[in-house]
Amino acid sequence: MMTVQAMTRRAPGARTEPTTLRVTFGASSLGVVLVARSADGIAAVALGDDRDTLRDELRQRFPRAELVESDSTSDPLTAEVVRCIETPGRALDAALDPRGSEFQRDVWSALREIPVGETTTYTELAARIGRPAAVRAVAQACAANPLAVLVPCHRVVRRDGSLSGYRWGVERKRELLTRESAGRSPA
DNA sequence: CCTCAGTAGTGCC
DNA sequence: GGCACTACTGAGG
Repeated sequence: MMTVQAMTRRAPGARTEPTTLRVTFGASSLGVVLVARSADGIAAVALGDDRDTLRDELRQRFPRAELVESDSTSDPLTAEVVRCIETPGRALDAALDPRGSEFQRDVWSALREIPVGETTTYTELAARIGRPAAVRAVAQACAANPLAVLVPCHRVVRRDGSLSGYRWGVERKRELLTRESAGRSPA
C-alpha cells in the first residue's frame, strides 16, 4: 500500500516526476539546440542533428512529462541559450531546473565552478565534492547532465588529458573546449 | 599495446 | 532487493 515514505524521494526524479515541459528549438554552429522549460526554469538543453531525435531523447529522459512544443522563432530565452553556446563564458540570466539526485546535483554544481578556458578531471571533481572514491559515479553524473553547455560538463577530461565522452558528441566537446581555450568565439 | 579489478551511483527487473 | 550497467583509474601482462 501507498505510504508517505514511498512518496518521499531523495531525488526529484527526472524520470518519474510528471511535469509539463515547454519545448523550443534553436539553430547554432554546433547543430540544433533543444530547450525544455518547466515551471521552475530550464530543465534541459540538448544538442543534436535534428529535432526529431532530440525530441525522442527528451521523451526518454522525461517519460512522464507532457511535452508542449511552442514557437521557437521569436523566443528570447531560446535565442539567449544559443548565444551562450556561441559565446564562451557568457552568463545566462535565467532560472535553471536541473532534476536529478542529490549526488548528481552536487556534481553539476561543482561543474559550474570550473572557470572558462580550464578543464578538470573526473578524479579532481570527485575530490571536490568530498567523494574521492566515487570517480566513476562522478563520470556517470556528468554523463547525466541535462543542461548542455550551461552546466559545463564538457570541461571534464580524463586524467591523461584525453576526452572520454560527451553525450552530445565528442566532436562538439572538442569544439567547445577549443573555443573556450581560445578565449573567444570563432570569428 | 591491452586487460583487469576496484569502486560507487543509477536504472531496470 | 538484486544486478548489470558506465563519459574512470592505476596496475599488470
